[in-house]
Amino acid sequence: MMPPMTVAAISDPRPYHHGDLRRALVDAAARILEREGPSALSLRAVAREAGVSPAAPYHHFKDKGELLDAVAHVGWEALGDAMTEAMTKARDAHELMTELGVAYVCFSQRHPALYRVMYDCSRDKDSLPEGMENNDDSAYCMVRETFRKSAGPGVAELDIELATIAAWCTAHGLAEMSGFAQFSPLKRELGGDEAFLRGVLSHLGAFARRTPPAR
Amino acid sequence: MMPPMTVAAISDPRPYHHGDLRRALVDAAARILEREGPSALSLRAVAREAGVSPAAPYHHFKDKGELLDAVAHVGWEALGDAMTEAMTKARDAHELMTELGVAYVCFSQRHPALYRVMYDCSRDKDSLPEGMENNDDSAYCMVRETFRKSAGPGVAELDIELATIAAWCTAHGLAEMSGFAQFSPLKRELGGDEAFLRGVLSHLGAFARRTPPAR
DNA sequence: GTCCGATCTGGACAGTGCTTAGATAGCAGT
DNA sequence: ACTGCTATCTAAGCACTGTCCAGATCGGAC
Repeated sequence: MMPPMTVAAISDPRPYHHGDLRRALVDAAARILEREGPSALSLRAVAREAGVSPAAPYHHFKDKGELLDAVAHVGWEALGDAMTEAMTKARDAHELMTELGVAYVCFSQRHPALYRVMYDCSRDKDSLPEGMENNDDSAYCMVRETFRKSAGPGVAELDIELATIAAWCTAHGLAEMSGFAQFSPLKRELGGDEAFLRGVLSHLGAFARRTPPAR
Repeated sequence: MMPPMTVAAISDPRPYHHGDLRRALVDAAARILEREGPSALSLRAVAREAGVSPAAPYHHFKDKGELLDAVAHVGWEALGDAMTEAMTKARDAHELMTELGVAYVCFSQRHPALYRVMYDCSRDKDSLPEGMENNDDSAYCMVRETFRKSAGPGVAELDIELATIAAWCTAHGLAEMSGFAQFSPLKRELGGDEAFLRGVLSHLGAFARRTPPAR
């Protein structure tokens, strides 16, 4: 027989039972974020955007924070993809390091509101965001292995870990500050936004930077 | 009749006209921040804490954001003081660089809620916070001059500027992330919180780091 | 001594996160 | 095919927020 859900979903513009409201809410939130920024992202606005009552989200998320977590989750996944893609186009360790940083910061510039939500979520939990955790093939490990390669055998494991953290702090800091108005003249002088990013990120870490940054 | 102001001010615990409500509001906000964190910092709570009606602050601040700006202002002043003091206890450029970074991040750890407000204020304006502007004897210039000294004559002016920005990004990133739970084992291994900070900050910039970090 | 303007209050409005009680409908068991 | 059961959704309401307004109050200039 026919799948009844699909028929209802097509014929009725707003059936009593939505079908996949959870995903619809996350999508709606992302849409609002892109369109009106983080300050407009209220639970009620998301419900409105999804065409549903203000209390409906509470059947899929414990509270507003959990909805934002879900939004952040898709964000970190997209960022991870961008970084793994950046891995493919780099030869030596130093190039790779910069490429990873550029991918990180560029993402935050393309989706500033989303990145804000992503980071605020982990900050509220005092916990590293997903993809930065010490799992295998996490983004964190990408960076650390890059450091390890460029460091050579003489460097202590601890120093590699610390350098990785420092690099991530720099990338996050730049992600938040690169839009500041005072940097505009410097950007102009360097010939564009990305050149500015590369310039700052070339100072990322010591191991991957044996030679002075070439520009 | 008796002298109205003084008597009223002493006998009445809450005279109709406060006297210096502006400062009282900023103080109240700082108190709430320290006691209950940033999420509890509502305009009404501040008014309550100052013992005044919810509309009273609007005679001294255009809106909530302007009150937060005032709170942030005293915060940046305090941070600037901490950094100038850190300048005194360092010999070479590398030590100084680390000392400045430690002062920055330690401040943010002692007053996490305040630092959050401080930074959010400038982020909302897409503009560098006070003390990081390119004025004479600003904190930004402290860092840049330290870089210039350790860089020597061969390094381009642009690179010094970029290294300064990178250093600040690292410090800010660490200020926001140093409290993350995942770093606890690393901190234990290094023997405490400040050792962790020094470890990360020793990777601050390339110029001030000719030799590997001594630990 | 009177009035003006700065300061403060009480009350109101729209919007927020969240809860509760009740309506609706898909699904399993008989 | 009928009957529940349960997940899902709505409507109404609570306490709170930022902000505005009319009016009360008072310090200081004239």
